[in-house]
Amino acid sequence: MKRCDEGANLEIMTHEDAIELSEFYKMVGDSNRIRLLYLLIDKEICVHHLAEQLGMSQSAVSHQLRLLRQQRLVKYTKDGKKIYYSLDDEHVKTILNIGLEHLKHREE
Amino acid sequence: MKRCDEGANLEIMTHEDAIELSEFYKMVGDSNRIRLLYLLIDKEICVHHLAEQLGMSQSAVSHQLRLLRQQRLVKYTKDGKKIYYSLDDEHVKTILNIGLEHLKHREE
DNA sequence: AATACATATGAATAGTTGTTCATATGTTAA
DNA sequence: TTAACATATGAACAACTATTCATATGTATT
Repeated sequence: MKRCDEGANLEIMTHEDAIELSEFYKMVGDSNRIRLLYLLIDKEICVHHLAEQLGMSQSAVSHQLRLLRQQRLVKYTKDGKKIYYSLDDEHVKTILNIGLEHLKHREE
Repeated sequence: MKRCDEGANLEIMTHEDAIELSEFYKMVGDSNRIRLLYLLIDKEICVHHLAEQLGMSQSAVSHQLRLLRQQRLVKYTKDGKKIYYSLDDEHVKTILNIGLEHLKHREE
């Protein structure tokens, strides 16, 4: 493998892109959000039920959903009083699975 | 898609696994660590040079490397006074690329 | 219109994280 | 063995994050 210890600039991505990427990854950097996202794989679930399943308050779940919405990891559809959330991006599912693979690697 | 709003427990992963996974993902949830990891794709780089490239203090880089080591995202080899770091896991590379894909999705 | 239900949001707070500064450890060369 | 270089680490602090609590908004039912 190439070894570098001085000289030319190696950086291939802008600081701005790094910040944007990190904001996306932060979303899967919290265990409650991870559990929430796993619940949403192949299903849509309303807020109340998410809170119940996760053992979190309605308010806490709602705050987290706002973050996940902002980063476009989840989307929703309304149905009367209820709002059903689901994953917004296949990449999310892929990333969750790769994380599990990495855990296996760590256990070796 | 299946719609769920009450009843059976849907959870497929333990809380412990979620915490462990989130600790792994936290590592890519910081822009400086992301830039650092990108620098290490296909290269090994010593601490001093990493600090220089990232515009960070030696101490700050060293602290971050400790975290990345603990979570097994990077490994190192010593060579005299210098210590060369490199990625410890193909999954890390994959995850970084998927993140970029997701950014494209967001820009639509 | 009034009530109950479902979700969202702002403010406050406790806990976490990343950096700096000072210093320690380890290695090489003189 | 002293000096210079390379890296690591502990403590302190500022910035950020996740939750709670109180309340607001929106929808359906009576």
